[in-house]
Amino acid sequence: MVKERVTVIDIARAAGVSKSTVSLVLQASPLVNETTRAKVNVVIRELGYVYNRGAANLRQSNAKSKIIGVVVNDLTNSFFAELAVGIDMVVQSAGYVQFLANTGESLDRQREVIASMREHGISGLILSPARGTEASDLKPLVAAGIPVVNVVRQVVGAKVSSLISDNQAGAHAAVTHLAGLGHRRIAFLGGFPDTAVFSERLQGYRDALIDAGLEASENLVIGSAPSRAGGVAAVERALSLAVQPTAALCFNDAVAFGACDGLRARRLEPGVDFAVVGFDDVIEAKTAVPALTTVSVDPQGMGRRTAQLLLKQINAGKADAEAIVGSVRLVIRQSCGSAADKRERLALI
Amino acid sequence: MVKERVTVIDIARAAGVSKSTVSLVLQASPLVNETTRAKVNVVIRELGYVYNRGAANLRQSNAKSKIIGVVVNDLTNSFFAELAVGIDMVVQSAGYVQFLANTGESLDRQREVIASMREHGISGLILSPARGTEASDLKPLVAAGIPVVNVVRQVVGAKVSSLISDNQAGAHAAVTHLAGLGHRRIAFLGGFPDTAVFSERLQGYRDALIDAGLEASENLVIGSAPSRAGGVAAVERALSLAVQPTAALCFNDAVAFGACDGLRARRLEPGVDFAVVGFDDVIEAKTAVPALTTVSVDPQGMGRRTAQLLLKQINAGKADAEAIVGSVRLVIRQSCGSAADKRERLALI
DNA sequence: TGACAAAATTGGAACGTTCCAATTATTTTG
DNA sequence: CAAAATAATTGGAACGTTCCAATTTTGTCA
Repeated sequence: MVKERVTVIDIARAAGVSKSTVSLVLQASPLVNETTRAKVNVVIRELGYVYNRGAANLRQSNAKSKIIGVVVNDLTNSFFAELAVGIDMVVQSAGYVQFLANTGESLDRQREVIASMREHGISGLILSPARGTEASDLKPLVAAGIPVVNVVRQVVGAKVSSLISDNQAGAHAAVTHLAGLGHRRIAFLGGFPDTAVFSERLQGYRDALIDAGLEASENLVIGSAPSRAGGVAAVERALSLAVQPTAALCFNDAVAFGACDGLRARRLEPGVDFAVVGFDDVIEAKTAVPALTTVSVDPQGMGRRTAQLLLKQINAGKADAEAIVGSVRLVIRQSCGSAADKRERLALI
Repeated sequence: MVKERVTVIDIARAAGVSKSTVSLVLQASPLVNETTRAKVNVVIRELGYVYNRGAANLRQSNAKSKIIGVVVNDLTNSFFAELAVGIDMVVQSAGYVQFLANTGESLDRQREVIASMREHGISGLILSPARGTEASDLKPLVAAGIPVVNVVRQVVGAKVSSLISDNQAGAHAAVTHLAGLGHRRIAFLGGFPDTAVFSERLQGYRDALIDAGLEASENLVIGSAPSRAGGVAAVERALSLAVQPTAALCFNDAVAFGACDGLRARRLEPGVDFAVVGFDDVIEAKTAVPALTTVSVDPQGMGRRTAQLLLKQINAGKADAEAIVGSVRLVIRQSCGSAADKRERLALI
C-alpha cells in the first residue's frame, strides 16, 4: 500500500534519457529538444512523479526554498487574519508557500516557531512581533542573510525592513474630525500602553486635541486588551468618570465594536448618544450597524504590500532595511454621528 | 556578509569527534557519552549551528518532514481563523510546523496549493475543502500514503478521515427552542445550498419543524453567501415576504450578525422584535449586543481535535478512515428573546 | 593479566536533486 | 566535404544528514 517514491531516475529510465535531461525538463530549460521534452513530460505525468523540493534545495545551497515564514501575534483578531490572507495571495502567486504560525503574544512561542522555520530553510520571514520582542531576537536571522520584514509593529534597533501604517496621522485625522463635530471631551480607548502602535496613535490623538484647542486630560486615556471584550470594559470605565466623554477614538476596530456593545448595554446608542471611531477598517466595519467610522488601514492590502516588499528583498539578494509607512485615511460612516447631527448639536448650544 | 552554512561536519571538526557522533547528539541518542555530548553541545551553540531538516528528511525517506499542511476555504471568516489557531496549538507543541493556505473557495487555488505542499513533503494534510471538491482531488494523496483529515466539510466518496460537527442535531435543537418560545414562522437564512453543511443544517431545521407540528414552507429557506453581508441580504428578503417570519435560524454566526444588522436597519430590535439564532459560536458571539444565541461548535477545540486525529494517523503509520461527528450544544443568550418574553408572547394569544 | 562483554565512536554509503565539464549529434559554412 | 559551430545530452560529484556495520575504547571478572 505504501507506494515507492518515484524519482527523477525512474523517469529517466522510463523515458530512455539521462537524469540530467529530466532535470533540465523540470526546470523548463531551453537547452532541451522539444520532442524530448514532450516525451519526458508524458512519462512524468504517467508515473505520477512528485518533485522533491527538499532534495533540490539541498543541492543548490544558494537557491531558495520557496517557503516564506509568516508569524503573527494574534490570528483570532480578524485584522491579522486578513493580513495573512493578503500575504498568502501574493506569496502563492509567486510560487511560494507560507508557513503561518500564531504566537498569541508569547515570546517563547515566537522563538520556537522562528527556530523551527529556520530549520526548514525559509527564504524570508514576515513578522508581526509579539509584545516585548527585542532586536536581539532577530539578530541571528539577519546574520544568516535571511530577509525579514516587520509588519504592523516595529522592533527598535532591529536592522530589518518594516511596513507599518501611519498611526499618528490616522489618529490625528480621527480626533480632528470628532472635534469638528463639536465634541469637547474625547476619550482614547483600549490597547496595551506598552506597544509602539499604542504610543503612536496616542501621540496623534494628543496632537490633534492640542491643535483643536482642547485639553488633553490623562484620565480620558483608558487602556485595555485590544479586543472586543477590552472595548466593553474600557467604555464602561469611561462612562463612570465624573465628567463623561461624548466621543472616543478606539485603539482598533475590535475595541470600537466592544465600545458599541458597552454603550448599548447602558442604553446609549452609538453614533447618536456617543461618537465612536475605530482603527483598521476590518471587513465587518462596513456592514456593522451602525457602520463604523474608522481609520482605514486595509489589512489585506497591507499584507500584499508586505509580501511584495519581502519578495523584492529575496530577489535582490541583499537587503537594505527599508521602512515604509503606509498612508491611512479616515472613512466616515455612521458611528460618529452625521453632519446633520452636528447641526443639531450646534443648535443646542 | 553572506555567512557560510555551518554543518554537522564543521561541528565535528571543532569538537574533535566524527560527524556520526554529532548526529547522535542531535538525536539525543543514549549511545553517546555524557562528556562528549556536553562538549558537542557547547560547540553547536558557539558556532550557531542550524539543523537542516531538508537534508535529514532526504536521508530518512521513511521518517517525517515535521510539516503539516492546512488548507482552509475562507480564512477571513473568523470561524476558520479560530480553527487554524486550534490546529496550530497542537501542531506546534508536537514539534510540527504548519503550512497554512487559504483557497477562498477556488478549486484551482486548492489544487495548486496541495501540489505545492506535496512537493515540500508534508507528512499530513488537514483540509476544509473548497466547494465542489471531489474525491478524485484527494486520490493522489491517499495513494501516496499521506494521511488526510477533512474538517468542517466532507468530500463524498473520499476515503479519508473527517471531523465535522453534528449539524443536523444542532439545527434541530435551535429550531425546537425557537418553536418552544412560541414562534410559528421560522426562517432558515444564509449559506450556499450546494454544500453538505447546508443540507445537513437544513435537514435538522425541517425535522424540527415537523416534530413541532409546524409547516415547513419552502420560501422561508433563503440562501445567501455565508457572510455578514449575505446575512443582511437574506434577512431583507425574509422581511419582504407576504407572511413575515418572526424568527430565524441562520446558517452561521456571520450570517446571524448580518441578520441583526439588517433588522436594525429596518428599526427592528434583534432578540425583541425578531429572534435570531446563529451557528458556530465564534468568539464575538458572547460579547456582541445582543449576545448571540447560537449552536456552539467550539471552532478552536475542533481545530485541536482535528490536529490530534491527524497526528494519531501519522504516528500510526496506517490510516483507517475515521469519521468523527463532534457534538454541539445550543447556547442560549439574548438574541432570541428570553423566557420572560415567551410568557409575554403567550399572554397575547 | 588475559579474555570477554559492553559502551562509545567512526567511516562510508545513501537519499533525490542540480551543476559542471565533457561528450555526442546536428547544423552551418567556406 | 571537411571543419567549425551549435545544439542536445550525459555521467559523476556534490549538497547535509542518517544509518549501518565495523572498529576502538573502557570495564568486568576469573
